[in-house]
Amino acid sequence: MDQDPVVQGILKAISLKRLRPGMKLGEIELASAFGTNRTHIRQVLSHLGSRDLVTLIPNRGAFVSQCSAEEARAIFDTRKILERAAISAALDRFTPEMGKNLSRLVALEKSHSHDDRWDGLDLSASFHVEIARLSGNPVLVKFMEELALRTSLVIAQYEQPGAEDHCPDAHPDIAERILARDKAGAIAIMERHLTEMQARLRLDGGDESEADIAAIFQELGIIPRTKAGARRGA
Amino acid sequence: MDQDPVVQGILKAISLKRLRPGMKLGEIELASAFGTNRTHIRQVLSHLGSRDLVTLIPNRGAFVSQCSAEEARAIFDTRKILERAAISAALDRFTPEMGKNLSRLVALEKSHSHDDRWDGLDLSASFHVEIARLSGNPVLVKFMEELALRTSLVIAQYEQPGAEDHCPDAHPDIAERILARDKAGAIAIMERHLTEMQARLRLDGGDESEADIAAIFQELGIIPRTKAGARRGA
DNA sequence: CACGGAATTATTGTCGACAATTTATGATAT
DNA sequence: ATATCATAAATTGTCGACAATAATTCCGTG
Repeated sequence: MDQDPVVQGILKAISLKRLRPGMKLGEIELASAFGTNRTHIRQVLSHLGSRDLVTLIPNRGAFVSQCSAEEARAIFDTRKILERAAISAALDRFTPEMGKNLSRLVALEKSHSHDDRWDGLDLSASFHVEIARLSGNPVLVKFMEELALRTSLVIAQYEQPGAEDHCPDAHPDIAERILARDKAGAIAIMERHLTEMQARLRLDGGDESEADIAAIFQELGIIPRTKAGARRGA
Repeated sequence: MDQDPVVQGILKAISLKRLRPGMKLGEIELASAFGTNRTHIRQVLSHLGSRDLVTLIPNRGAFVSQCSAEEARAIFDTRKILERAAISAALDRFTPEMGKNLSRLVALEKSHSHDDRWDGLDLSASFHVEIARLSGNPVLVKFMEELALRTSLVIAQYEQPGAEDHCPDAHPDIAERILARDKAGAIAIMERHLTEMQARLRLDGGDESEADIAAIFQELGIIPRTKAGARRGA
């Protein structure tokens, strides 16, 4: 199911922030877009829903997940927990050839850093998932994949207008520390990297304007929507 | 979807080890058992499949997940990572009334320890999930719930014939250390607890008998099944 | 008697149609 | 002009039927 082209397509769109939080994912629309039937789309949405990447509201449909600032912080906290552990485990069983993919990803990132649009996967997320993979723990890999995708959504939802999305090259430093088998150093840089990513967001303002309060209840289907279409997007 | 009665039923059956790894979950059988239609069952199985609680094999159906010894170790390793972090976070924001549920669960466990059969949820798993909940991190809670369920499957699959399933009351000790705000102590006991749980299993023997090797490929649908029904169960 | 292959049976996968609910539109009254 | 209510359109939810695939059974052959 994870290799399903529709799932891959939606995941990529989330990675690349083309699908923004709150967007409606109509079944008919998706079915015609991917040239398949509604049953298939329904399975895909259910699958993505169980990963909290889309939110399924009964009788209302599927929406790209929006999460509260509290939950966004939880995602970052959990990433720190998992990535610390991943680096630690990876360096306990490290062999030089294991770092090959890591170096390759760093090089790829550098070569693509000048392009504005990518045709492939989100390389930044791949880097973090690759570290989880080096730990040799498949459960960690799966959780990391989920969190990386949810992080893309959080960034899309909470990024500040002016802030750059990409941090100034923390990945090469992390990779270097890992290749040097410097566990404490790698963990420290990684943690700072995640903290900086989080700092670029505006998760702090508890002041959700009144209109947004109304929107929240609208999203939950408690209050009927007055007139405007989906809050953002299609 | 998580509150769906069919999902709850299957989850409870997994918790209580009535559904054993490898069992076939026929759609028609489930539909008639729960008095619903096949479409609904299909959604449920897809949902459980994306949590790795059941394994979906195309054109073959759904089976209660069996995992390799390596993956079982990964589940325990990841639990240690998450529970360490959960205890740490919980004690950083601890208030006395937060421990109420914890104490209640310990008391419940003690009162039910004499009964052989439970009518409710798996209390042992609830204890661990409750600690995750104390951390205030909903992502941690969700991951913990998934791992607790998968641990039930691992235990059912790998438990030694003679070994008792229930460890000698580590939970009260852990709860006590948490209520005493002894972070290091709580973590140490928890880690030992998980290590002991793992030690009661036979994850070590790399000697999967020839018959089991064949069974593995059969489960994967590579080799057609000769005659016998599902390896275990219905 | 064992082995291999074809027909039968059972189960899963797919599709389309209909029902239920929600959303949008338009009319009417204040 | 705004608000409220009824009607119409669109979308989701549900169900049953048919096609495709896998498993079993049965039969023939060596």
